[in-house]
Amino acid sequence: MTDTAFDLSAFLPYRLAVLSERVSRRLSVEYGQSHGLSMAEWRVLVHLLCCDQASVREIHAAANLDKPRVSRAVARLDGLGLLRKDQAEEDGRLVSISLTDEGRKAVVEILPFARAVEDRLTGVLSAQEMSTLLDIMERLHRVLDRDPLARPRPGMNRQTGLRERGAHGGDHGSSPKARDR
Amino acid sequence: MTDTAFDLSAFLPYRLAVLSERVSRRLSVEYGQSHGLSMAEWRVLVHLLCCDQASVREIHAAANLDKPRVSRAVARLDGLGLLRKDQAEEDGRLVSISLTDEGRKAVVEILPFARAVEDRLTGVLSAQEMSTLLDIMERLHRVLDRDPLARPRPGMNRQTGLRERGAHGGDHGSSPKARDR
DNA sequence: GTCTCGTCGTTGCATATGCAATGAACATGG
DNA sequence: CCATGTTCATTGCATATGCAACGACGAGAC
Repeated sequence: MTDTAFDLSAFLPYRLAVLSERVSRRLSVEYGQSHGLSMAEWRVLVHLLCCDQASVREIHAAANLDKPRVSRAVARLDGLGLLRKDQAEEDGRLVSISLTDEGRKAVVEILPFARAVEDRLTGVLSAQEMSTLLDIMERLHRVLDRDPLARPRPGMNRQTGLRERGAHGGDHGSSPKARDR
Repeated sequence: MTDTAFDLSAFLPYRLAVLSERVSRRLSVEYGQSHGLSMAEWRVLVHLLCCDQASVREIHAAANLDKPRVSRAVARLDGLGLLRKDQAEEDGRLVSISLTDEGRKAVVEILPFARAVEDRLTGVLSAQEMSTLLDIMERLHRVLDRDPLARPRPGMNRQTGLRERGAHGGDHGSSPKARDR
């Protein structure tokens, strides 16, 4: 029982946190110093570059940001004129968010610098190492996917959740009341 | 060229951030729900378990927390009776921080659960994969070490300092103008 | 001794964050 | 039609965070 022997600097969660924070902070120099954006705002802009139009909910699910953060980031970017908030026609609750030309210009302006940061990182890895890294990260995610105390993973985690209209409940395992959070 | 094609979910800094955040959050269940500790407080306690006695500055450098965070975490843990703050004899500025028996008990109590989280993660990796992962992370850190816009890395970043740091105040001969931050 | 400079820990303060609660807009069931 | 439940986005609020001072202490020059 040598429980007293514990090296924080060798603890995997800690190592991940340190590396990730250092990378994120370095990256934030690119979108922060030049354009005064926060990480949430940066992620919102980048996501909109692909999904030309999105709701708060979609950005929340895709960019690993909780809804209030997305909402506030969108509000600020709207104030800066970098995006536009329209009401969706088919559903009055949804907000259709899309980049303005100015917003697109800003992202495209920052993107090369962001890529440069990533390229310097991936530059020291061989293609096989990169692939190994991604595989390892994917498997670590899967461990958390199985853990009921872990948060769901953002991104493409629509396992069965797209209930088309009229689909009767074959959704056995899923929670009967999926509370809004 | 095709700058408009950019997938956030494939961006390495983002992937690192997502994984790290998910792991950290899962881990925080262990020290948060059972003992009401924050991540900073958890790290302080864990660090003190090894370095039986430490100053705010040392914890700051070793646990990737800025000084105010360490200071506040220590203040709260002191209030909870989990650690003790004594004034160092040889230097009136330093605070000698050490665990109380109760504090040690708390860490030792949590530690197995923290290890279990880590073990489930490392359990899906072979020894060679684990070694590759650590090697890759080390190399990514080295990229940032060379980057003047990146923050210094916490931990053992005494690049030339072969000086044994047995003396607490004793960094006399090192950098002539190392501003306090 | 005094004066200056550097370090240590703390605090102020503006902002960010996370979670719960709110209000509006559908959907369904009578 | 109204009643109930659900989802979407926003807001309130308590707390956390980050950075820049600040005061206290110590080392060295003179």
